[in-house]
Amino acid sequence: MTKNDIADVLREIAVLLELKGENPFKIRAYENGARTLESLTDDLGEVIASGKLSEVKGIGEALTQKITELHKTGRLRFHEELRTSVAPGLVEMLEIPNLGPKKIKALHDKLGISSIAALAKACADGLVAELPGFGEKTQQKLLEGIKHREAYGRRHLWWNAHAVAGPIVAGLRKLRGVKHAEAAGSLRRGLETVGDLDFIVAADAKDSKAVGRIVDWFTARPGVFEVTARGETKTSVRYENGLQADLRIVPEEQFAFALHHFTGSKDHNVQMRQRALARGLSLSEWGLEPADGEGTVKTKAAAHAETRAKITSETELFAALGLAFIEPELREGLDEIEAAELTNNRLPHLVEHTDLRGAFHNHTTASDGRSTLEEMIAAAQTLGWEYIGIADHSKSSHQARGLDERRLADQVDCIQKINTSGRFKTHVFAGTECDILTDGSLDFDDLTLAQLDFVVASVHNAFSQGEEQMTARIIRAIENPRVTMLGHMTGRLLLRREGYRVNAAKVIDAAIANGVIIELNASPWRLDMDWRLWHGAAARGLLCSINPDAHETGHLAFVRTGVNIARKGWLSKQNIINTKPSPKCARGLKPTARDLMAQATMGEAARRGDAGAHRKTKTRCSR
DNA sequence: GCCGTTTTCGGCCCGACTGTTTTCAGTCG
Repeated sequence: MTKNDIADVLREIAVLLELKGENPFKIRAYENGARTLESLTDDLGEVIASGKLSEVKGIGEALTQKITELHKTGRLRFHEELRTSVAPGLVEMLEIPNLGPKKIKALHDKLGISSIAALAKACADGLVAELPGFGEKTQQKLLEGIKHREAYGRRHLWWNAHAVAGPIVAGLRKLRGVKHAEAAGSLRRGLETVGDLDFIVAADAKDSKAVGRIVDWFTARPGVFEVTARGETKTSVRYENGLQADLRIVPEEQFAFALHHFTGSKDHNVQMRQRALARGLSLSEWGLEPADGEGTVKTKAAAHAETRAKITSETELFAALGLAFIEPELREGLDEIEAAELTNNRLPHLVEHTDLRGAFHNHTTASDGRSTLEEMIAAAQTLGWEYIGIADHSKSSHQARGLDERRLADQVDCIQKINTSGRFKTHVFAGTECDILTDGSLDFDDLTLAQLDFVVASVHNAFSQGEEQMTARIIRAIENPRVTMLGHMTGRLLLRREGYRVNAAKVIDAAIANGVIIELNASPWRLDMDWRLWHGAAARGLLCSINPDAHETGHLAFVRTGVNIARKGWLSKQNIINTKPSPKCARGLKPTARDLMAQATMGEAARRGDAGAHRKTKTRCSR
């Protein structure tokens, strides 16, 4: 077992102990142990072998014994016994907002509730409100939480759906008889959440053997829980994680139409069909053919065959309707069809994953990350990034072990040494994810922030402030000249928690007026600021930073979802700060992130022809 | 369960908020 696997087990023990009502400090000891393990820079096997594990601060005799057992055998008796002593439904109940271990324990002890279903019934029967410490409002909130959870349960994060779909598409393409295979639907459109998966395969429909082989392969994939339909052209399965998937096998000449149709969105398809009708054509998943009553010269069948023969790709399908190719991410029925008009093509050249040269806002084990500073830099280097920005939490985020001034200064010092050592090709920008306090002031003073290359300002508490207060709070932070960018604008967690109430339009206005960047937090759970806002905001000069908010090396890959969302927001690489090269300042001075910001901001302003629009100029070259 | 120039027991991180209370417990980040 690796140190991070062992840390996971220690954390699970902490959760189980909480549900049992154990001593909170004992619980924290397990959490600390997990953290300590993750920050360990030496090889765990060697530390154990040398007998020095118990000398590590935060790991005493008991944890040494447990970690050793896990490392050697991959199992821990104490953990397994603990697991069987707690009903699994209790752990699941922790996912309901406003329900923590203490209340779950009370519900279990007093009403014998050990599942979400049982809790829903008890709430509906009014039993929960009668318990001491609970009341009508709590009961109502719990019911709503359960209802939300059920509604959310029908959708899945893009990231998770993509992980399931990727190998299936790759596998389908390798099968004999398959000419093309693609995932369609909201997955292909890069939507933040996905309802179900759609796979479109082109194959010879008359070759029933080949079709049977494809269907057999699809239904026999590991993780398939049940086959819900198996017909001539459509097969449906459900995976163990609840995700549904449809496989459609179509003749090759129909592939482009089926792919377009099942990619959607519904609104986009409606508009496309209207456009076709205006041209005397009828568009469907089967093809593009003369609309009824319009096929006067040729017979309908002949015209049909002729049109189909001409169209073998989506590009040709769009062209047949006088449109440029519309990237799937843009097909939301907003303005994309008007913009794609071939005679006046206004479609943007969308940013691509390969345009990124680095990313800001990443955590390390100094706060709540699981990879050390060196591990994060090495991972960025492996990705070929020119630079990586480190932004650990600030001191008010106690729960995330936020850095105080002294620890931040130590980290900056460490980053400077790494940069000058030449150990890594990737340059490291020193930053912070600085808490925006309840009144809009920042968690660090100006002097502390001045030593940094960049500052991400984020809200991490008092989520329930009213819209007016929250908006004023965030704008006050944006107006602080030390702030480079605003972190996760609404704090939402997709499928789990609504964001805090904030007037996005006012925040965007303030960011533009102050030359502050807004983050596109690329964590698959956040994708915040929402893609629906980017198009308009960027057109008015707002600069975006695609930030992975990585808490371990593997999370750097989250920029992939960030790019999806940026594309859905019509963004080109010019709109995104981390597509810019690491700046080499004149006179050989050390590059800083602020120069990058200044360059890009000025570039954006120049492009729009109003260079004076940004009242803040950030031209500092070095500290 | 861990720690220690207050060292083998007693303390361990905290502020805001909500709903339940009538001074506080639980949840969240």
